[in-house]
Amino acid sequence: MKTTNSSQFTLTSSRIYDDDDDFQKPIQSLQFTQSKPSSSHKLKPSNAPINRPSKKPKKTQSFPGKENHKTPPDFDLGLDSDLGLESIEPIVFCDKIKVDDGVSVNKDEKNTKLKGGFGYLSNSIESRLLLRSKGSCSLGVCENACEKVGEDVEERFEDLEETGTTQLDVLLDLCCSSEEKEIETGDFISCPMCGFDISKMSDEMRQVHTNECLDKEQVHNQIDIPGSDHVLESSGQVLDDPPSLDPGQTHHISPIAVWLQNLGLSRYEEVFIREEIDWDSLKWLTDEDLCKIGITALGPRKKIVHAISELRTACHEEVNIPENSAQKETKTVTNKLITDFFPGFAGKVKKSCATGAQAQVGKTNSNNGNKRLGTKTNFSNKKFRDTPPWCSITGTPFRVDAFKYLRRDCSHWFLTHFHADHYGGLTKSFCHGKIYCSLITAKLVNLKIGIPWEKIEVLPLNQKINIAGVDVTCFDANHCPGALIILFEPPNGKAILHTGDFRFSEAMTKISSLQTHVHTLVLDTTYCDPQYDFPKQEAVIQYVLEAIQAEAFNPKTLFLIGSYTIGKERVFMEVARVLRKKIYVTAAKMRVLECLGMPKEDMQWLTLDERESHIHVVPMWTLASFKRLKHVSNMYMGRYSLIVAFSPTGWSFSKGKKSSPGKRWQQGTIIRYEVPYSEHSSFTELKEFVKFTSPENIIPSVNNHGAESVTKMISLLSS
DNA sequence: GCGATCAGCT
DNA sequence: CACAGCTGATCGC
Repeated sequence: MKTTNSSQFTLTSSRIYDDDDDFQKPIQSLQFTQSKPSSSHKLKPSNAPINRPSKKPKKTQSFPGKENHKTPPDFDLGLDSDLGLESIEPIVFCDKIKVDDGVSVNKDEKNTKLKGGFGYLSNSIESRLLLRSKGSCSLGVCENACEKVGEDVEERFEDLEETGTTQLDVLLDLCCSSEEKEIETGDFISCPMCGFDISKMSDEMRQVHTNECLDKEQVHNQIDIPGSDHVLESSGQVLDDPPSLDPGQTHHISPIAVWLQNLGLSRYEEVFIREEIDWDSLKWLTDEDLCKIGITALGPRKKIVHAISELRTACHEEVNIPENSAQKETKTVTNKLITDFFPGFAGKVKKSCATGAQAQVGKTNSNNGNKRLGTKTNFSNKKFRDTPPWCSITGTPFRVDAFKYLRRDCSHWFLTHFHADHYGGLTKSFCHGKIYCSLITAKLVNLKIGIPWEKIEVLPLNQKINIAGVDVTCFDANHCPGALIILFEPPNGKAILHTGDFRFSEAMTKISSLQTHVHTLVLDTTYCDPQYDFPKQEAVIQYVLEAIQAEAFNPKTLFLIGSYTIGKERVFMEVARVLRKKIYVTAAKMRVLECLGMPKEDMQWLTLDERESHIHVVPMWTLASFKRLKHVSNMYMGRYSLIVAFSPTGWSFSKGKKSSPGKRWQQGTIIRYEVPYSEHSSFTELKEFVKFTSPENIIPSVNNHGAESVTKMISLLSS
């Protein structure tokens, strides 16, 4: 039996709308603190409950990103340092070879700081590729770079058994030799794949660049050599992400091979290669699987099963171990690669597409889809679903609203706003680096999900900052409170504007930084169809005001206004201000509203005592059916004789209804207005915005189901 | 028992 | 349709 409604309401009048969870969702008001660009972005809100470590000096206007390795131990790496695990120091040796001081720098300083230093990259395979290329072909393309490194590593490992040298020694040796090379070579650093001069890039950007080259290389390989074993043979290939392995361990050598070697079972390496068992699938192997693949002898089977079990435990614990950034970097590099080589399946998700997710403006060619199309996958686990193109920022190590696709190959996670379809996948156990968002979103993420402040970086508005070598500027998205539009300007010059969810406003046309050349626009295409052409918010609010006044002749009328966790606050706040009436909200909703930084003058209109007000804010779903409204009506029997509900939604408006600012439904003593109050851009506004930004490419972030849908949307937008 | 995730629903 | 959730079931730990 479904008890949906009956359980939601209690007889206690103050809890009519179930304070429990829906109303926990906070409201925001007309004036959001975030719209005030201020230096406070780096400060913890005064009511923040945690001992947040102090931030970097404001002066740098940058966030440390991966360069965190420079940070004092008590400063950053909010990775559960309270567990007292710092002393583990698993990769101390990496520090020895640091040259870069790791401080995030301004553009001007960057060149100087990066000269001659690979910093955390010293320990990554990429860095070694880079170093090799510096040494052997610093002036151009070094096609054999990867191969050479691979051979080198293999040789060293081959020597292991004879000399008694440990793998760690070999790796240390590699790192040290890297350091020497680094010092003795000049300032010029080239990409080992394409030979491009990457001297002026930050470490992270070098990594991004090299990875992208490797991407291309890999795609090439896959096309040219169908059926070949990319897992183990492609140049520059890495196997997987063995989280607990020695961070210095090169992934050129299969981590599984090393693992088997440690177990004294190297003879089975071939079997693992043949069966394409990588680091992740390894963890899922069962005793039965081992039999199936031909490892039938009891002894080795038991050994392997036991070791896998330990591995699982180790991986589980690993998330709590504070990593030094060099280690992170190594992982980043290797994971990035594995991500691309094993892209995972594009599961059937709400906003997903496997191909054709991006389109060049003005072209109808749909053959510009996901380059990973056709690559085989080793993952069936949802954790490895491919990150959709609208969640990745090309040319940067960033992800946007991509918590459903958490991977260790990234440590910069942007959150445009606090709506479930954008923060989905984010839980309080998040341990994948930093979350970048507005102050309001940060407060909500902390309040509602329990993410500690240490893992959050608050982004300022209308102020260019530098994160991991990429210029980042945020603007108010005119969506829900705290929602951001983010402009990424990577060193490659290809600016990416990510709208998150937004409603185009005139104010945006006056932002000079938005008038920059936009290479790629990741666009909120929620209403990318001419049928959605709803009125301005002000007009709808006016309509609501008039409707309330019209229905208010009856003093026994209860007004209900729908709201999300956050969003649609303007409607009820404006009603309160204009009608000078108090509005009732639940305690949970109030807590959320308190995160929005509304001025006192606005907050005074809110009350926690429902007896003080006949205008109540309720969750949208409460208004979704007359059945639910009827329930509310019954609760207030005797006190109110009429219920008038307002459901602000963009969907209430579609073709043919353009002239009507709202739809009125009535059942007995319950009236429901569906008003086209949208916090997304209308189709007209979308077109205007596209015209305004004139991007070269557009990636629709909503209703993007592949090439066909993209082509349709783009052609609508350019019609 | 708890947290995370998913399908179904509005 | 599904704005942006909510609910209950299931799974893994």
